Amino acid sequence: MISCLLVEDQTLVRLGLANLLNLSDVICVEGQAENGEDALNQLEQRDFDVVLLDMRMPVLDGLGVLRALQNSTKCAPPILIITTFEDCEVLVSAMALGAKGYVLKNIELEELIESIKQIVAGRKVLQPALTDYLLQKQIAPQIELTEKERQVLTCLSLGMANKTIARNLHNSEGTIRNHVSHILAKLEVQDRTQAVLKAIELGLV
Amino acid sequence: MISCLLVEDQTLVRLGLANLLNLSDVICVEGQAENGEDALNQLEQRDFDVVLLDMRMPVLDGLGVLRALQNSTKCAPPILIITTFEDCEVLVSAMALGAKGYVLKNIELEELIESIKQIVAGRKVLQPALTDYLLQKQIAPQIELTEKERQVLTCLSLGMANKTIARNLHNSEGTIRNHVSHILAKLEVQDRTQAVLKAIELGLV
DNA sequence: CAAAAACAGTGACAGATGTCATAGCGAAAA
DNA sequence: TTTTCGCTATGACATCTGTCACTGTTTTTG
Repeated sequence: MISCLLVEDQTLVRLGLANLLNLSDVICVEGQAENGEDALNQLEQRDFDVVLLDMRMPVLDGLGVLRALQNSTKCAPPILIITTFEDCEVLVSAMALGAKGYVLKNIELEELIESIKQIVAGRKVLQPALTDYLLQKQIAPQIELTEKERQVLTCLSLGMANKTIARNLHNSEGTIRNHVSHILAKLEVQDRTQAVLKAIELGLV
Repeated sequence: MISCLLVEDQTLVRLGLANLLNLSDVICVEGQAENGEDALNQLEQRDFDVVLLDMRMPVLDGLGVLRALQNSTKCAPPILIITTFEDCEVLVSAMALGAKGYVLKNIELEELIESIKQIVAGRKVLQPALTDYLLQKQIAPQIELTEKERQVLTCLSLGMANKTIARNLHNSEGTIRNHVSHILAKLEVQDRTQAVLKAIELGLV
């Protein structure tokens, strides 16, 4: 039996998932935590074979737990991140902080159990859907904006007109127009509205 | 026993929650659906005492289900929305579309079961946390857009130019300009970029 | 040092955007 | 029935927006 610590803030999801896993004949949820601090405490008190860790949590989130464990002297069990797609921007950070696997909550139960086994066996796990996501991010050329352009883009995403931006950044309107023009080119869009949307999408603002 | 249809796209959460509810001695999850269409099919085939409905789903989301049921001739069972805080902008829409209750996924199991009983008994249920949220929103004046304006706003938030919108909606550019003008007035902003930002903020798109 | 890049600026231009007045049509509400 | 509202449309207008070419200064970098 694989002993497992389940860290998840939503009570319903946690209890439900714990039950499901316990129904299997290989995994036993022997600890539950509803936030990061709670999880760290339990990890100090006893050993687990694996930790199932949610990302978005109050008090101390998933990344916080990973950071704490990296700085700890104790040898922590392997960690499988299990979270929603919305939180997958932190995928890279999480893996860099030593997580051994990353799966989405819409995974099938069998797949999850298989993933846990893989993790315990020392392998790494990434859902296919996520490798695609990673590739996309890699391909999407990282936009190289200059400091000034970033400032102007921020103003754009606050809905400012060129005149207003000029006043704010102490430049002539013409200069701002030039900066905007460069931003549009770099983001490969046709106008400021599209620029703002793309900036939001790429998390540039 | 209360017979219940559980509609939730994330397999883990759905199976887990179904198990939990079945462990209680009052609720029996007799149907599961992983999206809105699936749910509507099951509702046609047999009756349930109550529907637990997630909001964010592929294919057909929670609001879509509510809309479909309103336009249906059949008398649908009472519906309890159960979703995450991030999706609670649709609270008002959901209740307006006939949902009988709205709770967040971080609710305690006992509370959830109590809520379901209340719903089945014909009462309405709103988590305390949500009434606060409602009050906040009430203060923010609700924006009344016409159908056409909503369409145009959607186009705006996709970054389209007036000319493009005109082509898309089969109107003259002048007409679109008029609509845009009205939208700006109603949203109390000065240009399309601000309109898009406000629309996103208010969850209008 | 020399090239490259970021920054600031100007002037001119085309086209996009938003406002306003006005008007016709059809459906819904009073 | 009259009125109101939503939708469509046009023309005129002022302003905003984005592009381009060209000129500088300063800082970074090879």
